[in-house]
Amino acid sequence: MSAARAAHPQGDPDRAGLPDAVLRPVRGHHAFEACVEQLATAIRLGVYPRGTTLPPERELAARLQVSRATLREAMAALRQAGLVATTRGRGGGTVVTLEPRTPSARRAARTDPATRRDRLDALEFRRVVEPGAAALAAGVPLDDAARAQLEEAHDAVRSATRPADHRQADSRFHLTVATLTGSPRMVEAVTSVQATLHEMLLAIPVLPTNIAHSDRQHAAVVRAILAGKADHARRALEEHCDDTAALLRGLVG
Amino acid sequence: MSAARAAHPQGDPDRAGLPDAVLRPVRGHHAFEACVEQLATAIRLGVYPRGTTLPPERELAARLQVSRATLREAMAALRQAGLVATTRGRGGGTVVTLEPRTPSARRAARTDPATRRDRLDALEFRRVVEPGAAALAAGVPLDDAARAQLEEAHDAVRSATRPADHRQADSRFHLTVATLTGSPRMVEAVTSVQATLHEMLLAIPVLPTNIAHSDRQHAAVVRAILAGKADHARRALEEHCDDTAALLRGLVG
DNA sequence: GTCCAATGGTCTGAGTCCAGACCATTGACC
DNA sequence: GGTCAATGGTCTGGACTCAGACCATTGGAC
Repeated sequence: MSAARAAHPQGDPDRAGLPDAVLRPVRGHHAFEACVEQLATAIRLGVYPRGTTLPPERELAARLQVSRATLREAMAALRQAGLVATTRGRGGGTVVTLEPRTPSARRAARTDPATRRDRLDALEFRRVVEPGAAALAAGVPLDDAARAQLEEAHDAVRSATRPADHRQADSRFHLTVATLTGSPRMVEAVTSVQATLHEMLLAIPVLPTNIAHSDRQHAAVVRAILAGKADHARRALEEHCDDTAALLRGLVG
Repeated sequence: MSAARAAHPQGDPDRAGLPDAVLRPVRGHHAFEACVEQLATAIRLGVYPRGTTLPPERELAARLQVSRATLREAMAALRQAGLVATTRGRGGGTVVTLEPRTPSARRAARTDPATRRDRLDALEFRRVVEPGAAALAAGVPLDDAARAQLEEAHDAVRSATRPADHRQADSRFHLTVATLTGSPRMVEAVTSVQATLHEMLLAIPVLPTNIAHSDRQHAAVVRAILAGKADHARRALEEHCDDTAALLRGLVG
């Protein structure tokens, strides 16, 4: 065994960077917190828009793979935070009450270095995964339901009048594109990225010019995906990411 | 509140797909299992090659953000599985003893549908993230240490003689590329993909032709990254992914 | 040879999470 | 109007995890 030993500080020093990068914190220990986080994100991003009813507790618990007790703690937290309201009895359930937040510049508060790094990382990672998702979606045979879903998500963005609704519809649009790929990893990656992006976008005011610009890019993405032009789709979404990132990097820096 | 209610089965039926895709199981309940999983993966992929010593328990526990007690349970499992051996006292520690597995065709066993789906998903996702990582790495200013790290990882693949070593060196090479981007999300994505890929690649025999082909593609990737040619790097790695995937899809199907 | 720093090994009490059974309320359906 | 299925609310015993202090072993520094 002694011959096999290569102590870790000195042994293969050039490879020392890999372990640091690869080992990451194992899940946030509090299952309950993770549930709150995930549900709150889904609600804020508009996956469950205001007024819709969440699935029954038993179903949600099964989907998140936590006990119902834990899920209920999370629900209680969401209730307390004013995101949802609950009614009992048949036909009851938990309804989303959160009024979507309106983007505004007021919140350009000081962000700590860790948050800052994470946000820049999200922008970088997004530039890879979202265009990739679009290309993938364009390369997959889409049934009519999928095509309709994409167009509706797009229409929702265009027709949103209030900034808050526009913000949610935009998130939903990007998530929808990811969904079309049929790849769970892709959906997870885009969800994570959109959650961080959402925070950032709430901190800058909405300019009609930006919205129009962004809508044109969305349209190009939709066209390319529906036409099956993978390269076009990727390029269009890359531009979109670049422009959004340019808008946000100032804020983050 | 009644006006706000839109019951979840019927309300906005077109959007029904989003929640299903977005909500994912909150991480594995057993922190201990997650530790085993992550450490075993790191060891199998060659992040910690045979003979190297893992970081001290206290440090690992801090990095994985679990208590030392939990980490030790994981270590005990790895020890029992023969992946590592532990010695006490100063200069002691936990040493990797796992002899890397040799790829072989014997293991092309029946895979259940869930595994099959996950593997196909990994191939699809990989085709997006790894080329994206290469492009990103090419666009980032790399210091000398980083350039040397990349070249060494590449050399290790080329100079590996035994199939088992080649397999690990290949994983390390791809992880190294991801590391160069400096993006934690990217590293996590590539790690996850490589873990699944590794399983698959162990189940097919190693053909010298394939290795030579793959090495040429690796070389092209390295050249492009070092030259800062993002598009070339992406394209080269895309080809590599496509070729590997073609090799594997037969196995998975 | 002695000291002691670094490392793995052990213990304890408190907090969290789980599985599942059971209760309470409500409205859909007949 | 009565029934009952669907939904949220509650409880319990046991398993897992945590934080941190303390013990045991080893080899390097002097």
